[in-house]
Amino acid sequence: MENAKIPPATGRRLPIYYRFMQNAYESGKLRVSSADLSSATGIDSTTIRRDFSYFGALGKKGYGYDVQNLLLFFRKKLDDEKLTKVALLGVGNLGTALLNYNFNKNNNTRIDIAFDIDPEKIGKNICGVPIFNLNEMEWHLKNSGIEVAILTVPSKVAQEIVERLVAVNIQAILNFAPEHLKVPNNIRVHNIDLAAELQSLVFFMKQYPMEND
Amino acid sequence: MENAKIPPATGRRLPIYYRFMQNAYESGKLRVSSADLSSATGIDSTTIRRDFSYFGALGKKGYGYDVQNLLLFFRKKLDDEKLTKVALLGVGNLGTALLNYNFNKNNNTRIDIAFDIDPEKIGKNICGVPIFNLNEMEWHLKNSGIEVAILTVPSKVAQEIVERLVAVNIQAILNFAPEHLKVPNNIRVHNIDLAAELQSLVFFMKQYPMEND
DNA sequence: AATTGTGAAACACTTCACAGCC
DNA sequence: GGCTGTGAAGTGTTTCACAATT
Repeated sequence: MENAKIPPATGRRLPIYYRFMQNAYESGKLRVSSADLSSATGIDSTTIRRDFSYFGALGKKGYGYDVQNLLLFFRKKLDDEKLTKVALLGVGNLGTALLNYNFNKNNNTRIDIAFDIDPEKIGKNICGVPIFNLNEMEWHLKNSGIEVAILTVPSKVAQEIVERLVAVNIQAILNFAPEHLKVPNNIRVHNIDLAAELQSLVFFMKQYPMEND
Repeated sequence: MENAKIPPATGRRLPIYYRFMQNAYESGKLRVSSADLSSATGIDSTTIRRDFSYFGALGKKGYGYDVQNLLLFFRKKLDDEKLTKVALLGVGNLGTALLNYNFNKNNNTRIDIAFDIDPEKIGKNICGVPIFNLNEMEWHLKNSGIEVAILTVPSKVAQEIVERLVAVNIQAILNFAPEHLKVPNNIRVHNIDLAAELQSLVFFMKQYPMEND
């Protein structure tokens, strides 16, 4: 396949394209142009066509893209035909919100199991996701088919838990702890640093002194 | 000042440097090198020195950087001496988590007020942050000194609320709705798309077929 | 001896401009 | 005529390599 080498910047945009195609399909659209996609997503239309071109010729010149074809194409690329099982580590504020949050809505990803050390939480469940003792994590994850973990534990324990995750064959980690994780380079990590996002937003806001009023 | 033009990539890293300096200061370190910073953050040491150089010469050759100086420098740059007041729109799962979440810990940013349309929530407060009726948003935000908003409302209403935020002079928006916001270009928007992050993580994981095992 | 700060090179990503096809 | 797909140019970011400084 021409799956060869998708640039990271392109890979990060695929879910946005996919979501757009889902909406277009549900609202009965049959075709879309890169210009349509551009105005809905804010991504430049040339960038969109370039992104698509890494996968081969998906459109028709003078016509645009067939909604159903493209939807199915992205569904396949994003592996959204089969369920991806996820474990969540750390049922604090953020962890609880993510358990409630419906990742399922746009994608075939499900948090199947959660872990914490708080005896108040162990044994309970949130939105049907059972919470187990973090100390017994290995026992549950070994041979569970779970390859993806969401890390919402305090910074101090993040690295230690990551090492345990790697030992039970977790392949990808969505990390919310504001801490650089050291992992073998076959393990994929995406970091979401909420405090840093807010802080840099404020920084950039001050950089361009207000032009209105 | 030599504040001239900080590249976006550099600006996004400043909170990470700042957090490192806070930790270094608290643990009594007097000096750090770009190599120390690099191993703690995962950012290449040349990149760190290049980033710092946009602000002038902050270090001493053969020595490194003075922890206290650098800490104070970043505190000033990130405007962390004065409190930045924030409004939160949409007290659902994620909004609630962010109200509980302690942004204060690393930075001088505080969610002061929240809005929702659910009568169950209006009038209550979460962690001391009062929740008001979203319909009365303008009344509360006008002349409140609040310039930053966190948007955790459903996608369908995001654009409509953004227009109302712009009308009451909000300058920066941290957007969690998976929706492209159209704003005047003096308004700064940072998007955090949780479902897209998880989905692209899974995509990249599948790209590099597992090398271990 | 250690470590910064920075020209220059390399790399990554976006945008322009337009040929080609429907 | 409308729209894709892509070479080539432009822009932004990282990394190399090393002179300068303490």
